[in-house]
Amino acid sequence: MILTEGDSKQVACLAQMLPIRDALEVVSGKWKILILTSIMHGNRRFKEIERSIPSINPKVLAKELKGLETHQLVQRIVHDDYPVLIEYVATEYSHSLKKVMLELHAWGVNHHKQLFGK
Amino acid sequence: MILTEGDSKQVACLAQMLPIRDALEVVSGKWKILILTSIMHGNRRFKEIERSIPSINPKVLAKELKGLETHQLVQRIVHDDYPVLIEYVATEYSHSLKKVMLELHAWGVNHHKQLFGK
DNA sequence: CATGCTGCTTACGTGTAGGTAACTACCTCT
DNA sequence: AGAGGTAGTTACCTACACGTAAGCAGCATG
Repeated sequence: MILTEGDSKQVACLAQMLPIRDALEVVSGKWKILILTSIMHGNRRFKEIERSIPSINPKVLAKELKGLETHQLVQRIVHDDYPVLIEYVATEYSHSLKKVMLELHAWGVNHHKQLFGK
Repeated sequence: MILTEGDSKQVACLAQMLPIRDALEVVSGKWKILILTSIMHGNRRFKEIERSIPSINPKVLAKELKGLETHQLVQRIVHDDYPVLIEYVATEYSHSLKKVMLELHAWGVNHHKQLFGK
């Protein structure tokens, strides 16, 4: 079987799309990246993170933190001293997302200018 | 009024988050970037785009295309010859998203390796 | 004149993301 | 003992993203 020009175009296109879809699954949604940003800025405790992100609520935060944990992007550390202290830290692996976050940030700034004039 | 150290941390953190939130609003969701990728790969017609993206359906595609149009990322061009031909093209502005898409792609590839070993 | 392609739209349904409010269990401070 | 902080959980609700199936108008082809 021989690929037509159209087919090879679609193959390249798919090769581009599938990894993007994978990435979006992890990154997409209203909160995940914001939470990660907050943690990377040094907010480690639940309430700290909650306060740092305007209008997030504890239920959503708890759920998203679990998600980030299963994606190996944050680690939940329980210090069993009393009082119990719980910390969330960004994993080594999560730093691989920094470039993505940087580009999103840059584009967001640019988009704002595009909308409201520079 | 004087900023405490904690405050200035939060200010920097917010400054990072708000543009990211803006960007996510445009980029987030299952389909937008995939559709844009398809169009940038040279798929111009509705059915062409539909076929290029596995398991998308025409309702979603139509809606997302409208969204991308209002965000000025694609342009809908009607050729009034007979038979009527409709083309979707990526705008100049949409190319500003290429870096974001590239990073998402790169990270997606990397993440796949992370999950299934290289 | 039937079949099939294009570019959609419509009706209908489900699932999940996200929001609100209240509550708990534990600890501390006064 | 009461007020207040931490780290969530629970029940309930809503809205929208997304999916399925079908249909339609216009054109072309055998």
